[in-house]
Amino acid sequence: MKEPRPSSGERSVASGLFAEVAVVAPDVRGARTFHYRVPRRLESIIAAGQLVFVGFGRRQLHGLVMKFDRSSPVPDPKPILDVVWEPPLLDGRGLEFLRWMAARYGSPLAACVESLLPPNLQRYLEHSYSLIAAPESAAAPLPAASARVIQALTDAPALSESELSQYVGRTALKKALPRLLENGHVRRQATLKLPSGGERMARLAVSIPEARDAILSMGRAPKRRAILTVLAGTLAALPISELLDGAGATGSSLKPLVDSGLVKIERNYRLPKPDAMSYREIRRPKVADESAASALEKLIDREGHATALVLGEHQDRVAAYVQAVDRVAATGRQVLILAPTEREAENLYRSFLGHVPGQIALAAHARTPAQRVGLWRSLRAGEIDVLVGPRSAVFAPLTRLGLVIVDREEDRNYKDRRATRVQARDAAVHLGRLHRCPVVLGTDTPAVETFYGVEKERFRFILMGSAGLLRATRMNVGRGWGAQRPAGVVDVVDMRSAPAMGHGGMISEQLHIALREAMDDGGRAVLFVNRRGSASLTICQECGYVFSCRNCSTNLVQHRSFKSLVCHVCNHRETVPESCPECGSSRLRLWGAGTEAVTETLRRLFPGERVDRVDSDVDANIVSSVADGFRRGAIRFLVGTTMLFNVAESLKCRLLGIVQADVGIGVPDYSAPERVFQSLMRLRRSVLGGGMDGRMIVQTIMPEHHVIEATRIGSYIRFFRPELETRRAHEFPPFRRLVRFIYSHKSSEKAQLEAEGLIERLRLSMSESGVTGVQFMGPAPALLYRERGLHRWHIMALGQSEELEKLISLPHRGWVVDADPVDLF
DNA sequence: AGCACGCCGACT
DNA sequence: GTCGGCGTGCTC
Repeated sequence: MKEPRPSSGERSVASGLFAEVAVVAPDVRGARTFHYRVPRRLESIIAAGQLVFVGFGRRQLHGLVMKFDRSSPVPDPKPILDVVWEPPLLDGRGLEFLRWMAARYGSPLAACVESLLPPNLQRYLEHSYSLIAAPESAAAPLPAASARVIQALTDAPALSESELSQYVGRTALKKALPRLLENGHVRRQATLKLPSGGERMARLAVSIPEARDAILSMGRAPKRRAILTVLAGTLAALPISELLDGAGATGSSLKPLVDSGLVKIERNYRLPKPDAMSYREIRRPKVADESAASALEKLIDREGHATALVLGEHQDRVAAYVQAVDRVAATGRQVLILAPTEREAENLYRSFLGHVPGQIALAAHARTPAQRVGLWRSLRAGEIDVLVGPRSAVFAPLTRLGLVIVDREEDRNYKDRRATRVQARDAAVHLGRLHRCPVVLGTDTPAVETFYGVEKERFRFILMGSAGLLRATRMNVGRGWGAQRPAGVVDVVDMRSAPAMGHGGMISEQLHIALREAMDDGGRAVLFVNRRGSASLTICQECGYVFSCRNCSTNLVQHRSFKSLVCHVCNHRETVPESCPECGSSRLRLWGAGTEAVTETLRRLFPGERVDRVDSDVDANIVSSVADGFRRGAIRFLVGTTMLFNVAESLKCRLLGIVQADVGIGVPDYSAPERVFQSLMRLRRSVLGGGMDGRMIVQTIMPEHHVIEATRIGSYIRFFRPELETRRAHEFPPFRRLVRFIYSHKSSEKAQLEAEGLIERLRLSMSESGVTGVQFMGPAPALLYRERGLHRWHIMALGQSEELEKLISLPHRGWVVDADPVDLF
């Protein structure tokens, strides 16, 4: 039996070395680390950033060494069992980034560690067992299974669990092993078998002069000599097939060189060869704006960190990126480029191919688990100069970062809503700070918090296209960004008074006339509807019964295409009712037009014309063929949700109709207006492009709203000013940070109780630490107060970052902490 | 996660 | 009484 550990007592003065470890235990909330004793035998090899194996409760888990300590905050910490992998998986900056992430987002340290380490690390950890000391024969006789395990381990240095189960049955082994481990007869070790994800490469194992000497003293071995000569001509590793081809040799000549230690073989991940035709034809984008380009150059050339907002149209930004990446990569430093989606990352990657020096990797090219590990290792080894990817690429192990670019920085996809809850754009800015390198935030419609950063002179500002415009628009309401390329005329239709056509009055007369004109001209039109389905509300006209989801606090949406009522949260489906389940009346009224309803209406208004729709109900293959049909002109009218952005390159035409521009403006979420403004601006650019003759018709019931007005005159500033003032009045972000605490439970009483308990503890913690600036909202049922059968309560805290970070670690199991949330549902 | 402990209702 | 489900807290 093990001796019970002292449960209390004064702080241990035990001398020696201790390590602070980030244990990968998914259940440990917040940025908690644990201290372990470094056993003497590991003292010489252990280092920060290494993967180690430790006991944790009854479990044995891996963890990352954060730092070392001469004393321990706990009296008698357990020892580190093993160093699993000697080369540190993270460098000092990586560890610092890890701490920052966990503190800022309150995410479990384990989730953060996992996002920074090679993907699926668990899969490659293998446990093996070895004998420490055979039990003395005098001791009590061992059970048969244990005896056989010991016998097996006496013959072999170490065996895995599956190997041991060949000696002893699986169930007997499961019983015997814990006892043997506890008795100290057997030791468990963790080994990491990371796949290389690559091919066999050969590299010189000696210096070039040594290789030359070897060549001279080699005698009659022309093939071997040729191989060495080729390798001595490069310091890089060469794929073996390529090397042997080049030297005109075979594997049998390589082997003696390896055996004598002149050449070493390694498996390296190699970037997939880009398809030659795909980029040769692409001309290097031309930089349109010399003054913006030189501002960017100045940013890059200066030493140290600075963040710049680069405001310009997509193609101008890309041209500037190419120039910037070229400049940085030429100095041997690495560039990280983030895009909101994989699709956009790939497009950027294609624009860089052939135009910048060095190795360019697209994260999405590493698909299989082995390839992903291979890419990670290759990045860690510093073999890749430019990495392009979606938000997860911000976790890439880059060591000599010289520039970070975040394209379309305003996009909400940068926020991870599931695992780490990190805002990758903000993390990228911090990464630039850690690496003392510049960060470029590129956009044509900045996020409010980013443009506020410019106003507060936290960020530099590089306006592309027109330097004069900057001065004009910073102080006054101007025509705004992109005014040098006004994307057509915008007409606002007040749906409260405008004559309307079509079923349910969803198409105003003005839009109808515009559609007819477009049709008569042989043209096409895109119609944006921010809702799927045919009717978002089904209500009984007799008793007022509303068809709602039984699992969620949502109204069921009619989808004629599925002949169902559908819940857009949990996907629960019911057949379309013929009568009210309450009063039996068959007078059911449908409200709120979605994409299906608009499509049907257009078909009725324009019989014989092809009208199609793209939304998430439409199969991906059909979406792309519909997009193609629209581009070719085979389809006349295209109706869609934000899914339209997935086929943005096919949307160009001269008429864009927004069926209900204000859907979403009204919800009690401070960021809703910004979301609407961004999609309206993006649609306008995608559909009307830079054409002067395009027309956008915005149907709305709140034409005086600043989002609509700013859209009408095409001015970012006209949106930004009132938006910022509204937020200032409530001290919403960007004036303070917002952290949301969410609790879900099947019992509404329990959820409420838990929420009331948490607010008490939050308040208590605040008064204990003397924090006064944090303001709470709630506890209250969340906007979506029921989801998949669970009742949801939430608390919101507004305050300064340091104050909030103290609160973030308080919630218990069951709570979700969302710092800088992207929506408030 | 995985385990222990304690509270409560249901059963011997 | 005592068995066991479930909710809760802990792991250096």
